[in-house]
Amino acid sequence: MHQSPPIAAIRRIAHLDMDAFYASVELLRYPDLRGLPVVIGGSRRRQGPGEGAPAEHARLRDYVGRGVVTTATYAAREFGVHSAMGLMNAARLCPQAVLLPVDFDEYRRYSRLFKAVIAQMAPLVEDRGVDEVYIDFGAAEGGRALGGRALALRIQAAIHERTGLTCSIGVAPNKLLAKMASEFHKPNGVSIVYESDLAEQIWPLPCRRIHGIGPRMSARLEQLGIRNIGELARRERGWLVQQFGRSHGGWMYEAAWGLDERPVVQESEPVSMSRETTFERDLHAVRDRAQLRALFTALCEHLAGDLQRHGYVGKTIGVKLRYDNFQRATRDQTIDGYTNDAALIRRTAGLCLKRAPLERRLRLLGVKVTGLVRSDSVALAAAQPAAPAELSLF
DNA sequence: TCTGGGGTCCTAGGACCC
DNA sequence: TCTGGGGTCCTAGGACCC
Repeated sequence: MHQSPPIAAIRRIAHLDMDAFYASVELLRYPDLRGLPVVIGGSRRRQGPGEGAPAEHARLRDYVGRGVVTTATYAAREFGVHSAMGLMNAARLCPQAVLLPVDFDEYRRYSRLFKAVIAQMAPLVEDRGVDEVYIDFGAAEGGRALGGRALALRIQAAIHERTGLTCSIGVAPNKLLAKMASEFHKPNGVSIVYESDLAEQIWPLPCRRIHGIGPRMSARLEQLGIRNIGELARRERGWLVQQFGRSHGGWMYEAAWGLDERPVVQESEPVSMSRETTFERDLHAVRDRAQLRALFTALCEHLAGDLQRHGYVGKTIGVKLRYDNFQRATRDQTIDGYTNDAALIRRTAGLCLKRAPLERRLRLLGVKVTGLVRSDSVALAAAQPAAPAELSLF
């Protein structure tokens, strides 16, 4: 006979996702743009009428550069514009769209604002970046009423009142389902999902909708004749493990059956910090040596500043290269002890760079520090004498 | 003039130690 | 001389996410 778990053991977890967050924040600033196609994106270079004329918004058609779409308003999305699309491509689909530069400080300000509203209404909230959170509704007052709908509506209203922004919320027995549910009625929607909704609401969805299945894996699944989550659920666990490995295959099977035990965690420590930059034009290690050196040093200094500001030190220093053909390479090296010192990072990253192929031209260079711990918890790496100039390639 | 920047987690081989 | 485990750290790469 089927045994239901006690009510208190059934979790109710919400996933809250701000609607077109960056674009919506910009619309608060420029209400005249409401309803128009607006694209927020990389502000590398611009030319044309927008330049030097702050009264007039820049148009997407005038953009020249390597930036991508960070967010687009729903009006722009109707033209096929979406996040991560190159701006030059987006301009072909919707040349008349207004193009606004990214203003992270402002988005972070609104991020703190809406999260503070949630914190007043629920004790356990997990940060998932600037525009998303998980909320343990089981631990919140009134979080189980109407399966979570009551609290979700109150949170939506409170956020809108305090910020003027809308969000979408999914409430489900776990994070995996809550994340999928928050997309069901976007924008400004609330979706309630129970375990018993699995076959009807989850199984018809494409596998890609599972958080963690991206373009590569969904293509492989399709090759295997698996087009939606229901078809995935019908496969044997052992067969999936055979195809995708013990960890991935097992996880995919669980996900297809709507199973996910991950808790909502309030705090988590960072693992790595990095800085990277894509050049306006591809650079060659020899012919553009001076320019590369300067950029490289600046990256290391910024990264050291980030570490110091946040109070972390790390022990593995690495570089990342992207070549003109878009292939990439990484090299890293672990030092004795921990550091957040710009010169030591620069020197170690220089040694990493020397081990990487440098025949092709580069379009991106990045520096990264991993193995982070709080700087007040360890002794720093011993200061070392500067390497002779010829030791470092750049 | 396709394709940003900042992250997480996993895999897999080799070194090295017990 | 040959034949083993297991565990951990290091390095390189890849998939995925916001």
